[in-house]
Amino acid sequence: MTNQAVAEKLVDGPPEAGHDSERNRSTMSRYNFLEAEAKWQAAWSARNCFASTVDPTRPKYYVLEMFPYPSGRIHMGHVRNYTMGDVVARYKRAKGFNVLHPMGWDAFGLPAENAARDQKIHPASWTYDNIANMRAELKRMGLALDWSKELATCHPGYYEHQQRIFLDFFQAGLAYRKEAFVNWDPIDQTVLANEQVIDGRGWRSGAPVEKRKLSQWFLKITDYAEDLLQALGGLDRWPEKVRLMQENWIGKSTGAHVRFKLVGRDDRIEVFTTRPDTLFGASFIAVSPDHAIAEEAAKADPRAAAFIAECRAAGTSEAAVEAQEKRGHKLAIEAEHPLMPGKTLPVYIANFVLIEYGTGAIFGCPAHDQRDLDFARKYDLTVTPVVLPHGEDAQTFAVADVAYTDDGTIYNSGFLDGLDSESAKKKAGAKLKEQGDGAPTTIFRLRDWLVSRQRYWGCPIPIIHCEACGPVAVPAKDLPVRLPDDVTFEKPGNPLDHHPSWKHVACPTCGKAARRETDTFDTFVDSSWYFARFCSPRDEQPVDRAAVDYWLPVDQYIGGVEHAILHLLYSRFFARAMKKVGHLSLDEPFAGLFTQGMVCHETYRDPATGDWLLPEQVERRGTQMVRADTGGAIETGRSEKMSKSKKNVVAPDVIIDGYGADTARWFVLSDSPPERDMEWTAAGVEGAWRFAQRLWRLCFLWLEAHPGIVAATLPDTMSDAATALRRASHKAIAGVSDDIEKFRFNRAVARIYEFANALGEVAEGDLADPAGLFARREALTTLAQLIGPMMPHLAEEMWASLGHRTLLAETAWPEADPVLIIDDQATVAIQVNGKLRATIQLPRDCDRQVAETRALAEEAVIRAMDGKAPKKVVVVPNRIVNVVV
RNA sequence: GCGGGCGUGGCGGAACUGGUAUACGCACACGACUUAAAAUCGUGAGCCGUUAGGCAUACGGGUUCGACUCCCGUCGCCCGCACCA
Repeated sequence: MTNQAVAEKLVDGPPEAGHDSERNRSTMSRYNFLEAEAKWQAAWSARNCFASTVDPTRPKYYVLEMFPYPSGRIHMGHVRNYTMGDVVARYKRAKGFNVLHPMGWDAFGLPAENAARDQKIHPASWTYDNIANMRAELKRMGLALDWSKELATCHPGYYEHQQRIFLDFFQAGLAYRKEAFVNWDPIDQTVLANEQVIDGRGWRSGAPVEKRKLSQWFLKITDYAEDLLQALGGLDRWPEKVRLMQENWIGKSTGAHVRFKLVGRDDRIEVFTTRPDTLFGASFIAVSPDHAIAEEAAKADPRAAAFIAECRAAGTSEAAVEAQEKRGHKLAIEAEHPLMPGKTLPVYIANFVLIEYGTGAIFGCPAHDQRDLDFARKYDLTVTPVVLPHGEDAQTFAVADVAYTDDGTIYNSGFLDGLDSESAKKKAGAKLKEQGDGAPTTIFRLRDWLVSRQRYWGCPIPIIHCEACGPVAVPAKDLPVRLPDDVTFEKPGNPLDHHPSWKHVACPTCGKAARRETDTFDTFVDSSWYFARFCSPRDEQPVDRAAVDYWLPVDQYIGGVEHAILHLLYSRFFARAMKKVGHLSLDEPFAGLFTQGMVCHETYRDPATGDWLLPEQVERRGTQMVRADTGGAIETGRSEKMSKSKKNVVAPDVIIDGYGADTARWFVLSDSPPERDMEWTAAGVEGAWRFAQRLWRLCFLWLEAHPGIVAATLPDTMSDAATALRRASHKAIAGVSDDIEKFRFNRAVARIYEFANALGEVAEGDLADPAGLFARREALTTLAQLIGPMMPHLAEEMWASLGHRTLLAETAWPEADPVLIIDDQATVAIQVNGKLRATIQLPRDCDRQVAETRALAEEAVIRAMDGKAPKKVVVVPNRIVNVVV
């Protein structure tokens, strides 16, 4: 069945829902979500409900979901993400906050160029068409977004300011050009930042990356390494997991640099170590195959060159690395031990030393490092223990195949003897510094951020290269540097570089012929500051200080955990760098972060062909899953993240056409906790749809049976029945509010079900007196308000049916009456020796003695006590009485 | 290997700060309405047992009047990082 056919079939109900004859016979019509949702979306739009302006007299709340890449269609992950954000936005607005909730497009990137190449569509028109389509899909979700602040990073009105910010960074020394080994992605034909290499492969293409030496632009994120690390401690509304991942990525290590003199030479080898306390146990020096010393050796020694080539060929990817044997090539160089006069150490090129960490060279201390030990055993090097574990005897302690890597007492180590590891580290560091052979140091794993990409569809780097003047900033009056439209994508490599004229310009400084930078920015640059641009998206400056000072930080940011390092770390850096050059006043852009789980679905496969099948190609016959077309058996696989490759996808627009936006929103919020993965099922959607219909029916039937509800006012006296209903309403308010505050949307959904169930139990003829009508009115009003953030269209429909002329979207959140959320009776569990024997009703906060007496009088309690006298009675007021015998 | 998370009915999950385990939903069964079905409404249900009761929150211990919750150990699953010196 095509999507269109499904949509037509589902226009007014779920599959195989009601027949027309039945609907005609019914006294009430079914809730028509298609009509209602369009109506209320138009009403919100006409009233401009969700537009936000700076207003320092009101408390602000900035809710942001990670903006989407305009691939063309929204997927269920978007639906889940944006629904959660929308619940928060609508709730906070109702709670009186001035809410900023914008939407935009992360619009640069390689897929547009691939589309250009494959379908002969210009990246710009491909992108803008996709945006138009996705915007329409998002609008149908009924999101409380301020569309007047929409932005797209591919628009010159956005990237112009990015170029300004970059030039500010350049001037402040935060951006620089450097020749370095870079990660080259042979498929995407561009370089990648360290963070974008996963298991030795490009994050997007999946191709094994190659090392190339190129001159590229970097941003000085390492200037902020310490601060980015320290400030994690203050991000108390971030998931612990994300903070840990960033901490590991930044990778701070304290230790020392040690510079070893080389026998008969003037230069030295510098190593980094976290264990200067083990220096006396050194038995060799090892350098990376990419180290300068290794390269030098390769020129003179073909065997060294061969070894290096072998190491590079082995690659650095995947589990193969783990199994890889420690191997080395001995050089004709000896190093002098700085703390042991006369002692020299052999120098090796070793396959396990990484050029990108520390200095690309180490000293080997086999007794106290497993890798060094493996290496030493292979090449028959000395193993001298210098750290004695607590409780071991110096005479008998020996290292065989397992290195001792913990702390202990230092021995065999000259002036360090007798010290504990910590003190020895300090003393060794101080001694090295005194001798000029090294110094205590702290290093970071974090590297500077490589932002050059050899691509067309990105923000041009606003630099002109001049033979005489070097790299020169494009003057402000010439910004933006626009992308040329007339480019071709047939040739591999960078289309901007291939363009016949674009790069040829005069040097702004000396006027001589010069060349434009043809690299564009990594698209993570675009997304590193969009949250700030949203505060004043049309301003002539990158940001309007008054606006960002009012709106930032983002109070609640919501997105996928896959951005835990890349995007979130870059954005934290950008905030600091933008502060340094005067655009912002704060360091941390996101005060609160929530990472939502993925949307999963079962997978289906045809065992005959091995092809994956779409959920709509499959149907259930009894307990068997079969192909809808042929009836052939299929294999049902485990539930996995929805993905095009496994075809376990359900398109949001089909669901919205068939069941409405409210149903889709309700379903993604129900059942699974938001931080966990959720399972998309047809039955679940239908359950949500049925509930929406049930709410509408409940409201309609009550109003039909009791027209007095609409005008009901608070009467002088309350009946018990009315008070009971009022309690249910106020408990629901208190519970749902608390759940939304704590991001427990699935619990809020469950509470609303319970509340609706309670209303459903009210008999038709009951509560027809003034008190009852008032309680009924309050209940329906409460129901509409509580579902408001989740099913906003149905909520408006109910709200209007209760006689309101205002929009629920502009109505304050209800307050729970504290008197009504506490019962005057408590159900108390009675235990004997911790086992439940009875439950009894007691007046709330009754005397302990009363509780005890009542408990001991219970028949089941007496039976369980078996004639024994109570040794002790534990009374927890309003909860439990435990009789210990 | 290092770091983190998780383990509760047939399924998704709830249970606040240690106080009635299994809320709520899905699926299921039965009943009502119907010529019939769908939709809707109602009822039931952790397991064993006729009842009394017993046993159950991955497994084994511990602390406590009382443990899904805290502590120790074991097993399993998931995620991140990884030759990081």
